[in-house]
Amino acid sequence: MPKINLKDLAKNLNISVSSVSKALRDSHEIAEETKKKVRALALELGYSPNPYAGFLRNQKSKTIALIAPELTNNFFIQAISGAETIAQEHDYHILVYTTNDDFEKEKSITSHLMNGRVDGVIISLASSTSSYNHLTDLIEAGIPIVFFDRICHEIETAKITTNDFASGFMATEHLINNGSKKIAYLSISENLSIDNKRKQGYFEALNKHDIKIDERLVTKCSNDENKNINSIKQLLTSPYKPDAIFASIEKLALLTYTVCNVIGVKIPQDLKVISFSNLRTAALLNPSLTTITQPAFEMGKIAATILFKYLAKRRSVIINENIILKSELTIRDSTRKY
Amino acid sequence: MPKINLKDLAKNLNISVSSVSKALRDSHEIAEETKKKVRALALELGYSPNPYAGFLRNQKSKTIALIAPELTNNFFIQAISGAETIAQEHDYHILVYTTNDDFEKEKSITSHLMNGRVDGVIISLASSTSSYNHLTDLIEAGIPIVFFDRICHEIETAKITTNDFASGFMATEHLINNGSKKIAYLSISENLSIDNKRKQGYFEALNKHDIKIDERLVTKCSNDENKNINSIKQLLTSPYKPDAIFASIEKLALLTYTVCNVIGVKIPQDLKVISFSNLRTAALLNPSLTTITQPAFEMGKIAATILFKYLAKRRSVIINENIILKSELTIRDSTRKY
DNA sequence: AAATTTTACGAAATCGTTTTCGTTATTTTT
DNA sequence: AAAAATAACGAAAACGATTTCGTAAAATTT
Repeated sequence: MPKINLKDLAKNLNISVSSVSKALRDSHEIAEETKKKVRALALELGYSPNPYAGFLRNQKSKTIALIAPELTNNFFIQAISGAETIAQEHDYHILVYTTNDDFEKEKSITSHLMNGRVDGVIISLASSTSSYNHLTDLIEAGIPIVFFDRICHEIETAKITTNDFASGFMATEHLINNGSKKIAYLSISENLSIDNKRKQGYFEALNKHDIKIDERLVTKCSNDENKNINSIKQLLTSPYKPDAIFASIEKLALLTYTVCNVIGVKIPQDLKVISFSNLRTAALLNPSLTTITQPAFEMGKIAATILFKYLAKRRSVIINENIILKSELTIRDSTRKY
Repeated sequence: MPKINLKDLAKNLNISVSSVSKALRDSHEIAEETKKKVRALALELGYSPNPYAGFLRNQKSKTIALIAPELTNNFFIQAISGAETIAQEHDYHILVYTTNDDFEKEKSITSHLMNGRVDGVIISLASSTSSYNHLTDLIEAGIPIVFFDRICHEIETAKITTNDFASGFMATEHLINNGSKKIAYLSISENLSIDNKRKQGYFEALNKHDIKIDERLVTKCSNDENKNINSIKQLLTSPYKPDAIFASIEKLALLTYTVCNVIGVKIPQDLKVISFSNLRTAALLNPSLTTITQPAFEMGKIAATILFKYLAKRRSVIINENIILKSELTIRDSTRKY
């Protein structure tokens, strides 16, 4: 079957292309009988409008881009799933891109989206992103952006986050309440607002409980797995070694588990571990991991919903809005009191 | 900045639109000096060609669709990542769709792709897919398909799988060698070739070791998590309860872990568990899970590579080809001899 | 019955790009 | 110097769908 277009239908019915088009769009200009014939033939021949031709006319691609640092991470996957759910409801299509946490790649991707390929963008920034011109360019080109999780405060638009400060505070206080005195924080990037907020919550909890902040316990990690392993190993074998670790992201918690297995540190006896995580297997780990879980699916849904709301209004300037959802603390064995 | 098009450039330079187009495509018809001017202005004004207009001319959307049963599964995510890597190299874009293992949704998605939105499709079938007209329709519409993992033998095209029979055999034999006598197989769907092959491998290993096949131990699971939990619970508390479980997919292994926690069955003392899985945390589970791991990333890369090979040739009929990669057995504590 | 409105349709422009086919100058060949 | 070839560009036709603007016939109003 070759692809069928309006012209084919028109020829087949001996009417004009414009009438066929109108008939299919249920225009009042077309007689009911003609409409029926057109619809019947369209169905029979399996006509489906060419999406790109339609775009050229209405300047609407019915497509959005979803840009995430990585896919091998349950948080982002759940968020993407949430956005996809909404997109399907609105008959929108989703182009998925990953930056691998690389600023340059993020710039390259956004520059490819400037030409109208998508109507809007949902993005969670790369941890190495340190300036925002590539994003303001996009907005100035009329393509609205909605941020989730790894947001950019500097840009006026809708931002979906979780209560990171409060969660960081809660996580740290939980460790303190369970007897930890020397709590380390594993940071992923100073560029990221979420990381800073979580860290501030950590500091605040330490302050509240009169625990002096030890900067050596704030461990800067990166996207280099081997380096991170070394950093954690060094931290855990140093003279100032902590009795608890608060990992800002899941990946770092898993590395901590791995390192502990290797160097024989027992969780939670020697070291308590808590982490932001959307891991499905958190309860099945050895020991089960105490987590702060973000409502990722919901975040994706909300981000998409807001974006579509503006796209429907054909307004490309999204007014500033901070939507803050609550994360949930699930206490498991990795922070058990001993 | 409003979007800039060829006409804007032409007006600005006082030359024709066609000359601008040719200049940017480095045609020999255009003087070197003119080309330079055009390129300079295009760069200055940030011109980027409208992808949909281009498509309309060349009938190439530079986009492929990737359809997977679900995203919350490391196997598919890794495969998608692999495909995305190749797509980026070829300057292609990827539309991601999930079927939620629902046949109807799969049909709906493929029907939306019939109109030229994508140049090709990479798909792993839903477990409930029981006929293939929606796929042959796509191929007849000139849109080539490449299968990975959950393939369809009935359709002539390229199929990327792993050695499922051999892996099923190997997994089962591993359990037997470690002392299991009553091995259950958790099946996900009789529609799926991979499931059947894994099961056949399981049967063959039992035969080799003169273990009589007990059909009660072949447990049919579905996509309903609660039903699956009940099935597994029932299996493990029945009079014919197994001393080992071979899960055809990761999700079922995790449910087994959960059920065992609830009803107090100890792994591996009371029950050994082995599973197909691409879980990053397999080594960190309690106990660590013995897995058959598929080279998912590689499978995605190969699927995309083959598809692009045909797209480059503008040949939409992909010749039948079975590419079979090897899965890897990683022995961990969940199958330890006791 | 004449004037007006409505009905039902078609022609053609449009979206932005590519490509074919002219059409001038200029250069090269005889 | 006449003929042929080439260089450098422009006009216009695609691609497929939508929409504006006609327009003929039929229906309605005066």
